[in-house]
Amino acid sequence: MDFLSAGASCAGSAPAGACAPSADAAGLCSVEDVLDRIGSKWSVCILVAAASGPIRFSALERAIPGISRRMLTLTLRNLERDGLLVRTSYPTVPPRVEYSMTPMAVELQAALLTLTTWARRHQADIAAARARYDERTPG
Amino acid sequence: MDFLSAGASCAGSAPAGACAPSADAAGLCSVEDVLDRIGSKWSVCILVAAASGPIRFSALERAIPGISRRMLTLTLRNLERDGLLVRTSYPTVPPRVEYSMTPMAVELQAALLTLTTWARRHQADIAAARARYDERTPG
DNA sequence: CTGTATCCCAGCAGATACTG
DNA sequence: CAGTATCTGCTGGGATACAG
Repeated sequence: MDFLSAGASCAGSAPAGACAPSADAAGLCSVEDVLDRIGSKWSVCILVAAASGPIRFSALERAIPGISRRMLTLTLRNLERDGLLVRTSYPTVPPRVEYSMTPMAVELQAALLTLTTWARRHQADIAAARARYDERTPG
Repeated sequence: MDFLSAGASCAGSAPAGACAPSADAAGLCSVEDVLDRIGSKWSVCILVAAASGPIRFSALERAIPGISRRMLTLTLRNLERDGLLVRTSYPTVPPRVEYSMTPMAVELQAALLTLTTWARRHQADIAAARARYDERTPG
């Protein structure tokens, strides 16, 4: 539990304890909150799609098959609210809106890369583990 | 949902690469699956609590304030199914069960460290961004 | 001590339709 | 093009009670 001990809170509102020695000042969002945001269903897809540079709403829609217009908008708003994306609208006609990553989001990409690497390296292991588990546990 | 379904992309039914502009043919959206797992509300807490060595059910319960017995069990089962935790039960009385991390999970800790480091470093920035956004957008 | 089983609800998320 | 609005179903997760 080394890496959460320096002021990260395990659960958002958890009192200080073995897992939540929160040194946060009041009002700061916890690491948990941040991870919740990152772990939401479409955030990573959007962040990845925006990695190469500013990207338009419709381009995002095309780049992320399966996402609904509603969820795209919602997730973009959240990302923007957290200061990870910047929304720039050009008052042309038809309207044109671009989303670009902030420096903070660029840093996040590096962090996500570590996870990606781990995930790809262990994809097979996890699949195998699941298969084994499911076979042992017919229920 | 299936971790290994070949060509699985962001939404699980999307063509490979559609969501992954970066240069990974395997589909970066395996990250989605990983984050879904580790991004679930309690997984990280449990992983962190188990980092120091084998830990008992009751110890986990105490270490993670706010977690319900139900969610602790459920999350442990998922982690075990994915091959991240190993469950060892000693047929003593009263019963004693220990959970320990697999090597794969140990590697994951390193990946999580990168993320949590980022999260901690930008906690204040994110909180500030949110405050700013909420002020600019009252309704 | 280590779980299961059940009920229940808030919020996420999909589908669809409408608008500046 | 880039969204909003609304309805609705689904599931994660809390509370509680029971069990091996």
